[in-house]
Amino acid sequence: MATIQDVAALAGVSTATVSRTLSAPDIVSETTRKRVQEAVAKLNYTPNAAAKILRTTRTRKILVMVPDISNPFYSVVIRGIEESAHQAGYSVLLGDTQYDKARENQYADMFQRKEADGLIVLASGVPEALRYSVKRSPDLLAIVNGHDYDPDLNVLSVYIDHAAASRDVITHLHGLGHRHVAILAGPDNHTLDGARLKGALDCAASFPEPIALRVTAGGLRAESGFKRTLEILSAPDRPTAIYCFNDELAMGALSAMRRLGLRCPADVSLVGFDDTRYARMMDPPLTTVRQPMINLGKTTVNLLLEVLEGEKRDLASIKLLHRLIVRESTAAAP
Amino acid sequence: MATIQDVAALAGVSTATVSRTLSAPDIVSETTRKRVQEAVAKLNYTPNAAAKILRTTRTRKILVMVPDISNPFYSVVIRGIEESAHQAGYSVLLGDTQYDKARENQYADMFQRKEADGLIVLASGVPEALRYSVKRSPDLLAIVNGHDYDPDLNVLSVYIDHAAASRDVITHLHGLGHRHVAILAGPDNHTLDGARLKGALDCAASFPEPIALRVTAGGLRAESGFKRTLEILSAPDRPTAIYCFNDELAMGALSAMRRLGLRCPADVSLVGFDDTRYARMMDPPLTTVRQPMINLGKTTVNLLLEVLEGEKRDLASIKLLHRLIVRESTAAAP
DNA sequence: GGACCTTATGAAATCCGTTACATTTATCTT
DNA sequence: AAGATAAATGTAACGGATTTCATAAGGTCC
Repeated sequence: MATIQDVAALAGVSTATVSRTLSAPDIVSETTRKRVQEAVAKLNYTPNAAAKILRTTRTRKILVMVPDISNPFYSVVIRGIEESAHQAGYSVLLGDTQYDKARENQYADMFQRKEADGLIVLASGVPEALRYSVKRSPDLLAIVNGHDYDPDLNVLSVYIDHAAASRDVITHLHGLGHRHVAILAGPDNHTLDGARLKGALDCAASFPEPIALRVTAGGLRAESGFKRTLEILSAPDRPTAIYCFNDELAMGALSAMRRLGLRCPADVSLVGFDDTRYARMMDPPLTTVRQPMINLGKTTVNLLLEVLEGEKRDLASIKLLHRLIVRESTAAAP
Repeated sequence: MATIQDVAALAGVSTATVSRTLSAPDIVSETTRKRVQEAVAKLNYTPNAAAKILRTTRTRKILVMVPDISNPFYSVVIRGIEESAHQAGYSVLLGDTQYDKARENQYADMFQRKEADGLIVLASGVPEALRYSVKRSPDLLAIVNGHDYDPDLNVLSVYIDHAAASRDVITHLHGLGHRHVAILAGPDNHTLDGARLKGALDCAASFPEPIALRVTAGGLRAESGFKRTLEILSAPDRPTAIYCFNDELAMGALSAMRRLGLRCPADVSLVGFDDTRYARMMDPPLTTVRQPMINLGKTTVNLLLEVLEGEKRDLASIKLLHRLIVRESTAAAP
């Protein structure tokens, strides 16, 4: 592989000139610039990344920590992240933690080892290993928590108002006459579930005729939705509606209803979360809360880049808008 | 951030000794080792990644090029990749190309710039920018083509036999009496579609009573499956079965059937590909070809690591097994 | 034609580790 | 106890870029 020395030798200039030709072409005279560019082309030269990073201490990389890349919500957010990052000349280092604290901390170490300029944490909160540094000097670290909003820690976030989204769902169901609703939440430790649950509970209790909620925690895969729904709907005094914390759970729930011979929405209404592209393909098409997934990713990157490159003042967390998309899986309570 | 110099000074040894303590502790005497380790701990020292890479020319990173991370097939494969890579002490650089040649080439450049030790290309073939180097010195480059198998280029692959999978599907449909089948393929340029199509065409023609195939190319999202199916099933002389090149297309197709008031499988049978975790949740549960997605990812990484770290001899492409999973979306032709 | 600016280029220090080679110290032979 | 060998540590070159500072060439002005 050719080095900058080779290029300099071939073009008959110093390495400094080669470097300048590449990074600031306008301060090099046209004749030399051409000569250098020819040499670059002839040798098929590309600057060695490690050397550049070592000298400049900028990696132009963003580390993205995600609990499960195969979750369609995260994979779409990451597409947004990748797109914006790439546009800005950054590349994405992917860290799939599988909801594992140890792995989270390993990736946190990577960040502290300066393998990336910035860190984006999707859900699951800021890893233990970083909390201390973050608390001590919040604006030194470029962490953007792309999903849940942690008021305790002074970390910039891009988020939607999960509590409000839940209120929208519950209000919608209440309006349809539902008074008994089951909630399929995520794993216990899921930070963002807190806000969603609180929103649902508050709202459910706020009506003159309140809604009775039954909450279960568990995995976020279809399989878990299937099992939990089977249980919930087989029990006596079954709810008339189920509110799932993601669309995949709703797919599982729907499948369980079919198994039990219950019709959706005639017998049981169903609400999802995320509005992944499968929601509208379901039978019946799923009522769900739309999250601006791509935009969540893009905005997060942009905010992070402002931290990294721009003026550090006046930066604030950004709330994006969700929207309840009413399709055909919700109807009047039987 | 502390450097190796700081540690050396604090421990009263040379930088060489510090380096050795960290990378080969057993060749350092116990007393000095302890002293160094204490200094490391006290200064919270972690070696600078860039300097290490520059010196050793090993990044311990794998670049993964994927056409669309939000595709559930790829996102699961990538989960397998990430898992194995992480286990081996490598991290994953993600390149989402969005089926765009220019972006493919940009990532190829990244690889040539030595930003990663190895490259995994999922589908869509080896990027133009690399074909030349690959042809000239096939074992110098560590590329593993994790999905399609390109016999022209001498690149190691991990793959399933797409032609055979297609034959399984067509044989299955033929056995059920279908003589007129539509195929929803991917975008025209998709390399792996070639094998699948060839397998289907060969097999369809091989029977005494052959199957008539109608092939359409297009996007791989549910939306595209919906539209194409609407068109195909509205035309006169409609097929009795549809074979989709992924499960998401099948979801779209199913949705279109409902729209047209056609029942699956009574009126039209449906087959998918991949066996993503949504397949069994569909109504009816989808007959589909299972690909070992996680394993595809893991095996690819392991093969790549053998190229990078092991003996370069005797390495060969690896064929993994697919399997036709018959569920309820296929039945006897009407 | 000399003083003074620009503009273009080069020399060399620097970033922070690793490692070949040299040197010191400890251990073993006979 | 001297010499040989092994073990532990140090010295310094090196990897490949960027960037500060110095210098040279060309232009302007009076």
